[in-house]
Amino acid sequence: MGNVVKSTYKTKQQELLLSYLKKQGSVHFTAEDVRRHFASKEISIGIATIYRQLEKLVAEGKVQKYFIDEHSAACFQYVAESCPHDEEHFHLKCEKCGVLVHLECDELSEIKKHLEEEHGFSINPFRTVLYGLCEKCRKLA
Amino acid sequence: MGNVVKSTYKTKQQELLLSYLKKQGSVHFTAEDVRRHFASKEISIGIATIYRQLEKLVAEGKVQKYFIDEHSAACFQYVAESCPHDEEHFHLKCEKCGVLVHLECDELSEIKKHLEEEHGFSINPFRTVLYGLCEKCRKLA
DNA sequence: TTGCGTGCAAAGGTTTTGCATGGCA
DNA sequence: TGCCATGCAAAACCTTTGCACGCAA
Repeated sequence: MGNVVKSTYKTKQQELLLSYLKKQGSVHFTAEDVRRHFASKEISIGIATIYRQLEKLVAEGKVQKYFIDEHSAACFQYVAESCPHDEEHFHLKCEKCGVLVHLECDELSEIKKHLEEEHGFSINPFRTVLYGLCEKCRKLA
Repeated sequence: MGNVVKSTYKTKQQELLLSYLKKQGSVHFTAEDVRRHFASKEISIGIATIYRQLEKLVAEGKVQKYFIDEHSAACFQYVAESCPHDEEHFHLKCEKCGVLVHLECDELSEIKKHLEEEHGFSINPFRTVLYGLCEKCRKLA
């Protein structure tokens, strides 16, 4: 448990990546988003490196990984060292237009609590996605 | 809204597939499992057909689809008969033991209403699966 | 000098799609 | 006959892996 001696060398890519992640705050991003960000600044970081670094950070608990579905890339989010679960939220995905809504709402936290206390079920918000229709698509229908 | 006229023709493949699904009961399976099952009986059904049929059944709410992780195929489970169709309910899937819970609960209906009224999002309970830990697995942990 | 981290390209696996053919009504 | 469903193969997609090279310590 207490032996997290993995990253022995510091590299420029690690540093660049980490500072980018921190700047994102609670915003999600995919591995490809990261690559594009640096590419637009004429900095090239291989996608394999990005995946490898993100995987490491996920293992260390510094980054959260969200599983959306088979058709979209995994999303990542940097979590502050101080309170990792501060930014807990749920995902809503529109079945029609595919938009991913990122919802922080006290009522949903209530539901989470309700399911735990009354039904004994503890929801994992990192994997759970609520499917339905977003506001725009509902109006169009 | 009321025009769900999709599957106009009945085919042998549809019939074979559906009878297989029903026999699985609460066991879940992948598209590839289905293909192999028929292949072992010298019946060949194209994998594309299996995906297309499953997708249709998911849309109709007769089959639930689970997303385990990025590296494994999606799992499906026939639920039409075990689902209380008269009552709106949600599905909870235990990430550890895999049990599927059908949950009818007034508070969840409240949530549905809340999301509709406050956030403009209308959840589709057929499609949505809440992932987490069931009561038994929580106690073991 | 040692050996980890990187980058490239290729591989891996699942799911979708284009198009011609077959089969239901 | 008209049109949907099927099957095949190819494509699309995200992610991982093998290997040679560069760079940190």
